[in-house]
Order: sequence, then structure tokens, then C-alpha cells
Amino acid sequence: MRITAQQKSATRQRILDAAIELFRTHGFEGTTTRDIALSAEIATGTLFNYFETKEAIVAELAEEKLASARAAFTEATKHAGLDEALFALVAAELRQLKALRKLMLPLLETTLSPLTTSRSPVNDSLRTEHLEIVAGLARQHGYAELSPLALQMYWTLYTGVLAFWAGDKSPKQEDTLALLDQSLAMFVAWLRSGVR
Amino acid sequence: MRITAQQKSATRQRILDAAIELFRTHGFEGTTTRDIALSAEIATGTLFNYFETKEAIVAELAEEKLASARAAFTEATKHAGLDEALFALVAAELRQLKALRKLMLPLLETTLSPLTTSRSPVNDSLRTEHLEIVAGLARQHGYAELSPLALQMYWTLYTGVLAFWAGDKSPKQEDTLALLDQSLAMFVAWLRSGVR
DNA sequence: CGAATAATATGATCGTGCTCATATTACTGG
DNA sequence: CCAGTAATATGAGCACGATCATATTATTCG
Repeated sequence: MRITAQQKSATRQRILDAAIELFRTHGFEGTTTRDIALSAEIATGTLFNYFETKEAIVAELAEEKLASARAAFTEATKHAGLDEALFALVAAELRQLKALRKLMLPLLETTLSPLTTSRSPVNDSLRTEHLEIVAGLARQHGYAELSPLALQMYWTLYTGVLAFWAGDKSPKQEDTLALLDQSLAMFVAWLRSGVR
Repeated sequence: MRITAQQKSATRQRILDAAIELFRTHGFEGTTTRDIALSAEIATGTLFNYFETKEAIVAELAEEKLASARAAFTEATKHAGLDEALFALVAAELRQLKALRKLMLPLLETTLSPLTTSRSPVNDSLRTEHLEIVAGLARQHGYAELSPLALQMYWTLYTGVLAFWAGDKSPKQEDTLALLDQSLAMFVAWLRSGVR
């Protein structure tokens, strides 16, 4: 097997398909890696040739959704203010992630935790890709380059919104949107007040 | 054993002593519940008669420290603004928690996660006790009663600071103090702008 | 084709947090 | 002092994420 038959790496997809179905029906904790392997018709050990951890599977699922959310967002374009642009970005992400909503808490707890210098690359890409868009939007709206401290504060608020959303009991998650709105308003106002 | 010999419940203290020592020398993940039990001279199962989970031990240790921080704080009193009062409160907490700094991440990930409606009572008391003081300070400084949304946002920022602090590499954790300062400035400014 | 080699798959096994049936201990009333 | 009882302790055992030595399969080269 010098050059991997890329066709076989569709095993990866079988794992993802099996996982999402099991997670949907039995939840994250209610699904074991053995279940996933069985359902994907591979051995337990094989699963970990494809994903470093159980959470990494969810991270992969989330990343796919986030990618399409970002694509949809950049097409939308043109927002009056930075706050509105950020709101549109996150709202688009949440829309795409809807099916994974209940799976986000495990992710937030382990992989996305408020800061904690990256444990895994998966972590990093989820975080840095989002932050790069945010930094770009800030630039585009005429704000000074965001400092590490500013990015830190933004990330904290962002994960706070995600965590709230994951457990939001309000009928159409309108509480989350209120929180998002206020969080961003607070952040942008702080930016405008010109700190470093 | 109708009425428990309260003297024997000093086993609890032995567990805490053993745990803090092991955590200090081997870290949280590097210490197993078996290690703790062995060192406290009890059986593994017994440990879980005293603490629901491994994290609950850390939570207990943290709560003790936080209690004394709060005591020290209320004596200090008199701060010009709400932001300064909150800064003093959190700074006092961090000072007390210093010895537990590296143990806080596991706690934040599981027990204190940004919101997630309480898994355990331990969780709740850590959170509600802090928030009650914050709400009290706000009242005392003439702010309107903090809404659930405001408390939510505060808690997100607070745990964000704790998480950053737990991994802060700067010599005297001065980066954390900068983050705390700005987070509170942002929050209080938002409060003043009179949202609901 | 048939070694030789390298990538991948396998499942027994491990480590660890936690549980639970059972044993032990401490206390009570007679 | 002796059952009887209830609180507590015990450690074998479980579940499950993850690992790793070994087996299998694919690919290359002579």
C-alpha cells in the first residue's frame, strides 16, 4: 500500500455517517466508539486510525457544517456595521449547526474550551478559521487590527453563546439570538471605545 | 451507626489532604482516584461515598479557597466604581486560588462550563454564590437589577478569565489581570448603556 | 508470478472513573 | 451482653476510550 487507495479512505465517510446517525438517536454519551465501529463495519481500533478521539468525530462534522456556513455568509455580504456582520456570521453558523446542536456541549467542554492553548490541530482550525474571518470583518469595517486580548475576549463571548445555544430551551432558540445580539453589541462598543 | 460519628467524617479531610498533595505533584490527570484512596488509606469505593466525582474534590478545594477570598473581600469594602469592586473581588479570588491554578481547567471543562444547566449541586453553589455577590455589588452601586441575560454574559466573561488564568504563561499572570480589567470594563460599560 | 515491503486493519488488552453486592462496624433496645 | 439494625467500608467488577503487537492486504520490483 504505497500510495493509499484514496477510494478506501471513504471508510472515513462511513464512520462519519454511522456516527451522526448514532449520535442523533442515542446522543453523544449514549454512543460508544464500539457502536460506531460496529455500525461502520470496522474494528474498534480502526476507528482511531481515522480520528484521534471520539470528540474529533464531532469536530469534523461541525467543521463541515461551518465551512458551508462561511461560504453562504461571504456570498451574503454587505452589512451596515461590524456588529451586524458578526451577527449574520454567527447566525449563519448556528443555522448550519442546528442538527448538531446537542452535540456541541461535549465539543465545547473538551476541544473548544474558552482558551487553553490547543490540544489538537482540530481545535486550532475550528478556532483560528473563525477568528480570521472576524479579524477580516473588523479590518473591512475600518477598525484597528484586533489585539490578541480582543480576540481572546471575542472568543470567550462566542463560545459562551455556543454553550448557551447548545442547551437553549426556548422554542426557537430566540434566547440565544438575544444573547448573541447583546454580546456582540457589548464587544463592538468596547472596540469602538478604542482600547488596545 | 445511627448517628454518624462526626469525628469519623474527618476521613473527608484526609481525602482532601491526600488529593491536594497528589494533584500538586502529579497533576490532575496524573492522579488516579485509586492513588488518592490509597494515600488516604481507604478503599477506592469509599472515596465515592465522600465525593461524587473526581472533579468534585477539586471543586471542594476551590470552594474552600473562594469562601476565604469572599470573606477577605467584604472586609476590604469601598470601591469607587462597580468595575473596581468586581476587579477587587475576582483578584482576591485568584490570589486565594493560586495554589490550585493548574487544576482549574479540568473544573472549568466539566463542572463550571460556560452555562449548561447544572449537572451537580457543587456546580451550582460555585456559580450562584459568586453571582449573588456580583448582583449585590451592582445593586449597591446603583445599577438596575441584573437580568438573567446580564448574569449569563458576566458568567461567560468570568469563566473566560479563569480559563485564561489557568493557562497563563506570563511571569506574574499580569496578562490575566489585563484581560480581567478589560472584560470588566467592557461589561460595566455595557451595563451603563442601559440594556435589559 | 513471487518475494519483499509498506500501509492498514484487527481485536485483545490496558487504564481509569465509577458502581454495586457484600462484609464490616457501630450503635440501639431488651 | 446479646441480637438486631442501620450506616459505612470494601474491592471485585463494569464500561468505555484508547493503545499496540500482530495479522492482513495492497503495491512494487525483480
